[in-house]
Amino acid sequence: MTHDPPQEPRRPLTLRDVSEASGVSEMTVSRVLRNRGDVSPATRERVIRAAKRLGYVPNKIAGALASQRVNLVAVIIPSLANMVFPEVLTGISRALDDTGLQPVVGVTDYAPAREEAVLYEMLSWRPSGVILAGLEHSDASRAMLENSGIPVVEIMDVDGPAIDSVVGISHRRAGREMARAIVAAGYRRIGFLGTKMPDDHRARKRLEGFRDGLAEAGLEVVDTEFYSGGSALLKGREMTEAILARNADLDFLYYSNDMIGAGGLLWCLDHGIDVPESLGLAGFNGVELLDGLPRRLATMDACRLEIGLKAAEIIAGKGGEGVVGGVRIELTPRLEPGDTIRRR
Amino acid sequence: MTHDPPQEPRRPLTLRDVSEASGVSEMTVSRVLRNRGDVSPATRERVIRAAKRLGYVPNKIAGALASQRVNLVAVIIPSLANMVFPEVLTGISRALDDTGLQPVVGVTDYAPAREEAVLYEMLSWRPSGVILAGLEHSDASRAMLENSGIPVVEIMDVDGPAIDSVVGISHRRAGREMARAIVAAGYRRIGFLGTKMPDDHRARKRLEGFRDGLAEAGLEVVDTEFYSGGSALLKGREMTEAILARNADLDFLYYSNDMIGAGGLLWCLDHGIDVPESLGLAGFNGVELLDGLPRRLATMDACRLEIGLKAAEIIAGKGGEGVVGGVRIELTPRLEPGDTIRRR
DNA sequence: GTGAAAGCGCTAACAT
DNA sequence: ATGTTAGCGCTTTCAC
Repeated sequence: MTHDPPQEPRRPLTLRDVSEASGVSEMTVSRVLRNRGDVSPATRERVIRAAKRLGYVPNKIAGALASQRVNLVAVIIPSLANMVFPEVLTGISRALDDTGLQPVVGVTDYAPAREEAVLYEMLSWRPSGVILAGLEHSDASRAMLENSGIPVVEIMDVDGPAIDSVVGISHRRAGREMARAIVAAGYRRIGFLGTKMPDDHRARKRLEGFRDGLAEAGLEVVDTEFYSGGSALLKGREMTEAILARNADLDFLYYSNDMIGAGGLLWCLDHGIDVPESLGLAGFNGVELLDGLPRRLATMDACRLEIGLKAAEIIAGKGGEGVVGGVRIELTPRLEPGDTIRRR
Repeated sequence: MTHDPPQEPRRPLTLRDVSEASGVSEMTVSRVLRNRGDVSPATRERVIRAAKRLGYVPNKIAGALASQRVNLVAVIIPSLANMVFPEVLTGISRALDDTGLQPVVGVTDYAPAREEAVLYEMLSWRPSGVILAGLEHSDASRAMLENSGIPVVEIMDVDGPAIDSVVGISHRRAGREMARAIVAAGYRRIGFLGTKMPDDHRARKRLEGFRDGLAEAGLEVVDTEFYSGGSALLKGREMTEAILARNADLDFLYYSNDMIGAGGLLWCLDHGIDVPESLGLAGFNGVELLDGLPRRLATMDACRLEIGLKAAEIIAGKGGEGVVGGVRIELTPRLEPGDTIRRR
């Protein structure tokens, strides 16, 4: 299209280039490009034209160093492989959309050591805020966060002490309420199926709460089955088959996530098991996927989108005020009984 | 625990603080913290101790400005909501793991304007490389990338001209080969079900290739059905019902992704349709989820993990050399016939 | 409304 | 093996 003289500029453009091209001081160019301060419309026009023509992209590194302001929000999550964290991210992005803040994502794979490394890396960019999953962190991570002077929002879980702000649900309570609902529906011989992840503290807390809830009725978890890796749907099938092979008289299976629950449901339907009469099922998370299954799996919504929204709003709200004081937001998950718990 | 004197340091620590605390010059502290140059073990020890005690976290903004080096790789993708991009990210992370480079993710929601904004934002941080999905970009985006002097890898798709390097598959070819396989299996009245996204160029190219493949046998797509938003599994059911209501004599349904294909499969099984004898089905992507379905949906693996790996390796390989010259890698998707295409 | 000077916190390059 | 100097590209502050 355009036939500019063959440039060989592998040197990125600077404010100075735009300044020279427009015949205006660097300072004024800077003002125009940031919409800061008064600049005459004429000058503004010339500057913008020059910048656009050259294809100037400002250097935020220099800008951040000079202004001591960084429009980045660090988001640290355990995984992208399941549906839960992407949805939290969606909430965060949405809330940040018109604030001038940008989320930057780091993934820890549920490894505390990775969390520490990712956190260190991110803090070294001096973000405007940190959003990270869970309340359990290494001492070093905690120290870094406390010393950083940056607003911190811990998300997903509220069962424990927070560093600064926190937005989430009580997984203990979620487990307890599911147990009560199951008991109330008349089920008595109950199995639990989950992941083999010592560092998934939220799953652990749900199981603890679940056990407490059963204990209120003098019941216990009859059998458990754990997995790691692989297709969750397939694992759900396999585990269901395995636990029922050991205990044919189980009348309820509580899964630690919807994906394995869905696998279990499909397996039961394949094998002509009468769900929910002879066997009840429930999962956790409220994933969209469940809408397409032959029957609606009972579940509990984890409020993922809203957690992301609220967390980002907290960060966006603290416009540079630093750590003012922790906000604490506990959301309440809804029990969605679906078609896999008996109605009495 | 520890009872340090009540600090009020909302000022982040600098190299200078560590320098004073350890009685060593800033320069030497810097060398220790970066493992650069020769430092005596004794000094090193003192510096590390001081840095750790103070809880010093280096300021990468200043470091990047001074060194003109940024260990960030910009990754720009359309969405996190389906399984495909998270898996690409996994590949990228894995390949970058020991290179000292960090991926930074931006999401465009399939909107060219968003892509432009995200790209501008990311380029302003002067990353070491850019990985972005697709070959279709606005003129402005293209200009920014070309002027940046930064290595660029376009991923997922190879059907078209690339800016610099490219790693992906030919979606046209994927569509064509699926068409040939379907025709070879004896199906003749074929429907297509997909997303209503004008900016999903890869889905469009698959459909074009598919039509070409059918045309080779003198066939055409009999009917189409498109959706947007909502639970893909559920949409797959609904669309399948709708298209079959219009054309009861269809003998094959090609879905533009596995999720709606899985929904279609479940619907067919629910309604006692003889798959694959009276109706064949196929999807696209090769998602793990399919492993847990009652029957294996035919699909084509999109090589997502490998695309991520290769793309990241290209960036990591160009250690500061800048844009040397485009590498082009075309991966070959495997057809996985599963149980939903007739065997002859 | 515009410009000049100083400096953000670090590292490259050059001493020593 | 360690220190000194200059400056990365921008913004803050103050002057005009």
